[in-house]
Amino acid sequence: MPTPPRNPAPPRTGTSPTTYWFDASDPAVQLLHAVRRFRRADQEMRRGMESDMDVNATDLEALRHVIAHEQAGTTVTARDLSTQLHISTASTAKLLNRLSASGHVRRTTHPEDGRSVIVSATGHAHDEVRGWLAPMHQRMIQAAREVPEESRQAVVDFLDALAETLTPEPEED
Amino acid sequence: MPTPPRNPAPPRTGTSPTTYWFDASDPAVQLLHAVRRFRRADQEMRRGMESDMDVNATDLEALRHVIAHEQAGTTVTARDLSTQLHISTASTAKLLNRLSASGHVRRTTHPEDGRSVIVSATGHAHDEVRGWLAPMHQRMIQAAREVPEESRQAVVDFLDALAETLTPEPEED
DNA sequence: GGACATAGCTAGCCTGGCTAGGTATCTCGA
DNA sequence: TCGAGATACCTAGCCAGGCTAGCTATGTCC
Repeated sequence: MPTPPRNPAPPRTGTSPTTYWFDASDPAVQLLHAVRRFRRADQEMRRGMESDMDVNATDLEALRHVIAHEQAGTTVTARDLSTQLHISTASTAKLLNRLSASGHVRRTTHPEDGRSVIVSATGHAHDEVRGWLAPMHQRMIQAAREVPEESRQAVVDFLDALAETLTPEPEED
Repeated sequence: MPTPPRNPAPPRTGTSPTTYWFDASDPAVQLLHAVRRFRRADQEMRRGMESDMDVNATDLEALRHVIAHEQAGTTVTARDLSTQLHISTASTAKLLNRLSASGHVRRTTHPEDGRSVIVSATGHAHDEVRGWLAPMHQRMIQAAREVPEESRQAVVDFLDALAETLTPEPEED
């Protein structure tokens, strides 16, 4: 169970009628606004992808995992999926039923462990996902290339710092 | 209905057995990896917040909207919420039933439009959300401050470029 | 070879979306 | 001013996608 972050109750004291977490006069806030815009766009994109491919968010995520593994040359079992998606193995079975009914994945028994099922994406799934992701990645990489060389490290550091910031590190008290 | 991004079918031609969207030799890819780490952390954080506050993702999002509006000194109606959350007004009614049953929000009729309902957060909701977000924002701002001044603009530009990249701009053909 | 662990499955429940359809309020033109 | 329509919200009842419980089959270990 994740801990809420430190400082459980920050000083409400002089809370202005504006906001308690934004202060437009602070230049750092500009950065966070940009972060917010990015997150929102990200969410919208996922929504669009779901409705376009006509699968729900979890199924899509599963598909991405499967494909990513295939790209990396590794295999994924049903169990792997349930772990990565944070859903039960039962839900995973249902999910695989849906995805194989819709012709996105195939199940084959693991050659070395008869209990396991290896999940692989069909060509159709590859095409569909690639149709969305590949061009997007092209454009994202393009955006990344346009970051001036001397600022690249700063960007990476910032993003990693943010990620760190969001991660409720395992029970520290 | 959102359009999929351009290049519906990118050249599968020489697809290596590795990946089609990552090429570790490209320094720009480092940036995207950082982005990915951030997105994942963000997702995890939301999950933690949901389970800690014991409300589902949508309800939490609704709560954030309500509070944000209150902070900004504006009001939110049920309709506003359904629009912002992309759910039907019926689902919004149910959502408000849940959130008011759990003591997070209150409904009051709009003073100038008898049909409308103004949604406001209870002190409890404020405290709970602030308990999560405020310290997190503190730390995020801290992270933002640590971005060297000369790189700030680059970071903002990059994030906005990414956001742009993800946004399937309205029907261009 | 038998006890136990693990992978996956189905059955059946519950939550949180949805559509359909109702009431109350507001707006606008005759 | 009053009736037609639009709008905000609601409840009722459906459905999808989670969940737990409990099963079978396979693997592991003494």
